[in-house]
Amino acid sequence: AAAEARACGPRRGAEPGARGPGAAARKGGSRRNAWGNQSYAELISQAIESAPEKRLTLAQIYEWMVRFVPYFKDKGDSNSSAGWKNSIRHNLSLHSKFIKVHNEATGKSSWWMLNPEGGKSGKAPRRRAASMDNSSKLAKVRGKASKKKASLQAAPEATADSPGSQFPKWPGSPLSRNNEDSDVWTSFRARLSPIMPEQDDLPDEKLLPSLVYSSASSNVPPTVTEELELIDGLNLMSPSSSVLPTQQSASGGSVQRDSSFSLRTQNSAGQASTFGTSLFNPVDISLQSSVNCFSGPQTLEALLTSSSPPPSDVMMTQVDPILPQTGSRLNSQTFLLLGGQVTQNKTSPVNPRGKPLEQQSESVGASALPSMLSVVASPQNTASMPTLKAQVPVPAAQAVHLGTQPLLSSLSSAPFGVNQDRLPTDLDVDMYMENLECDVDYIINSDLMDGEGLDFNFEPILSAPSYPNTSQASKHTWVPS
DNA sequence: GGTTCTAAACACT
DNA sequence: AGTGTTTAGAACC
Repeated sequence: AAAEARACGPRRGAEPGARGPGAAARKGGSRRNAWGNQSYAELISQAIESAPEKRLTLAQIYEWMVRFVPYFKDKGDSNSSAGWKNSIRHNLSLHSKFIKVHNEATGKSSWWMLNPEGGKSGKAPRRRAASMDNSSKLAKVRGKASKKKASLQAAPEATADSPGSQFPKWPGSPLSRNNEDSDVWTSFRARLSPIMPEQDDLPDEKLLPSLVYSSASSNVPPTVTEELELIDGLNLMSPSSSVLPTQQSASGGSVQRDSSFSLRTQNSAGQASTFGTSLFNPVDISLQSSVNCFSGPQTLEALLTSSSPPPSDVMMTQVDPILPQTGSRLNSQTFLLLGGQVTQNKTSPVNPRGKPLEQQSESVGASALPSMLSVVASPQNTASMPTLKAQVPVPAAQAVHLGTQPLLSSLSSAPFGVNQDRLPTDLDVDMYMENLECDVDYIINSDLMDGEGLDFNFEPILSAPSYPNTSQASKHTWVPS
């Protein structure tokens, strides 16, 4: 019924450049769509990846399209009913590769992120929610389903629940797992997300096509206090606050946390990149920090750009057991210890000359995390090293030195990040160990046991920065005016 | 047949 | 009004 009502317009009739008869051979130069060969899903992915925090709201995605895709340049003013916007929304909902994260911040729309799980190459078997029975374990599907229910029932938990209750619940891998997990993950991320450096600090021009949303679009969530509460127990703030006076003064009390939660690294080009913690949070943080501490900018770049694309799958599997452990508490410590390091990097803020980074931005910005993980999990290291730390491509000397206690090394190394020459000999290892064990037990007992695992499977979203206009776009910082 | 785009109906905020 | 979700038709490969 009503089928006819649809009056489905002629497929690409409206769009000349679309898949017209003559637009077939994409290879040669013709384009699949009016804007090129990329699908909406791909464009959206790029938009999200280009964002420092790897997440965008619908409106921001629209904006990105308008700004970076010539075809949409003149279509920005069209209202939401515009066909292309409809398509964007449609794609976001349709593809499991996109996940929606509640944005508590303002009454704003949700954040859209890339599903770390990859969401496969695209489609989500989501259709037919009725037949949920199937094995479609797509977090998204589930998340949505459960979300809906939740919303129907009342979702006071999202805001009311104490961080503590969810925190431990932190599913190492957002992707996998059951519905509950996905929800938890979502809410968890939502809680932390605001922490991410949205705009407060200097517009990072390094990530070129990256979007640096100014306060206008990115908001410092009111949940800051919540975050702080959450963080509070972890003492995350202290280090950063003491170390980042500038930051604080500039951004005010609510912003500083950004620094504490974001690690900026610089590549050889002197470009800094900010890594969000919202997605890979605890784990990646520690990993990043480790890398940071151990290797200077150049090294980092080398790591990122270098070698072998690692069997992330395998690696992740190995890492698995550890990740969860490093989460929560441990992580907090890591953060704490990292204070100095972070600050250090911070001091040399953004790429001063605002030089175009092009490729770099891509390697560092767009796929930094995945890369990092990959690096860390490089096969060679994994073989013998049971723990992450050890796997961290650290300068051999230190690595060897700390090798035995991966976690420890991670922790210990952090504080010494500033003075890399210093050896953690004076560090009270036992103390840390105790803490770790304690946390691990707690975590395992209370939360991790129920998940089937911690199968991390961060499929490197290294979408080749093949964005058509990359070079062009990369020329200027994307700062919504 | 699967993918992708387009259109539109709905629901929710 | 904007955002999200679904359903459906059609073009392509």
